[in-house]
Amino acid sequence: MLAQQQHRLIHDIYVMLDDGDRRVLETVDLSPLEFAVLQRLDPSQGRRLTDIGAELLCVKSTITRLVDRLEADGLVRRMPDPDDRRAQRLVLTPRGISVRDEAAELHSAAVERRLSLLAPAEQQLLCELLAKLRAGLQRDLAGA
Amino acid sequence: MLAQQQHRLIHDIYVMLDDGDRRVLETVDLSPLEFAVLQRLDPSQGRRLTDIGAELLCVKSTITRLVDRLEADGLVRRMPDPDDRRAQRLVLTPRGISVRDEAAELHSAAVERRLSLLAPAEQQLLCELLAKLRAGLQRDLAGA
DNA sequence: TATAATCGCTTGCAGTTGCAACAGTTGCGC
DNA sequence: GCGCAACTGTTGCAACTGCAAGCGATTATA
Repeated sequence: MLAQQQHRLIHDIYVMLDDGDRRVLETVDLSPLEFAVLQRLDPSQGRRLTDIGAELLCVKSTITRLVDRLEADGLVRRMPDPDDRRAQRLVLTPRGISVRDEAAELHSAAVERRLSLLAPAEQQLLCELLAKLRAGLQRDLAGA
Repeated sequence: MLAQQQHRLIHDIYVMLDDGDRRVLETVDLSPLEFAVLQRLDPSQGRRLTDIGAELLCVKSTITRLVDRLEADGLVRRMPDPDDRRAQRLVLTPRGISVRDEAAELHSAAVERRLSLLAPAEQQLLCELLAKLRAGLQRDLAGA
């Protein structure tokens, strides 16, 4: 019963947050998923497409085409993986870094505004509980 | 800073929950959004399509076509609204009720299993904090 | 009362995503 | 070394979604 309530709350909250994110990010021509990918990239050594897909729980073909778009916009570049000729390493271009930073700043400000409804102590507590929950879900997912 | 952390946690948790929901619900041929619609329907008096869309933050055309599918499957029926000839009231068919109940049971069990990672007292606390957050976001959304 | 603005829903179109099938690469057991 | 399973990324296809335009019904305004 309590679990159902938690699920519903998280669902409702996510829907509203995602809707807000979408509005903010479209000012820099990014979808929430594209932003999530950019945020997970490391400008120095890059990441493999499959790893990104696994982290965001979407199939490889989705990443392939999302990266196609980002690459066409000049935000990322596919580099051959030195250790595995099957793989590609995805790195941020200078332009990618600046767009990501700009998006992150806008996004941060919007998130800050919407999520500062709770008192700092409550926020701290909420973070701890959510972190515990996330860790449990990740273990559960790894086990299945 | 804390707000960013909250956002990330909610995002990650939602992605995992949604992925799990998708797997469970596809055994009864429903998408998470279709299930959300069914759960928000009242078998007695029905609801208008626009209201459902507003609650789920998706555009009306999405609801139109989602309802087309549900109606083709015999789960819901469009009824003329007695008070407004523009509107349609959506009601569950008997088959719709049984499918919704079956889905709800499967979904409940899966949610229960995944969300029982925290101690009951922690769950209670989490629910209170999330409820407060949701209420704040809803106010924020209504104001904008 | 007549006209305009709004509302509820649907349709055409374009963009995004998942699934299944595929080519090339790697690693393992033999 | 050889063959086979597993893995990385791509493509065709179908399904789902949002946006803009449109139609009939309703409400507001003059």
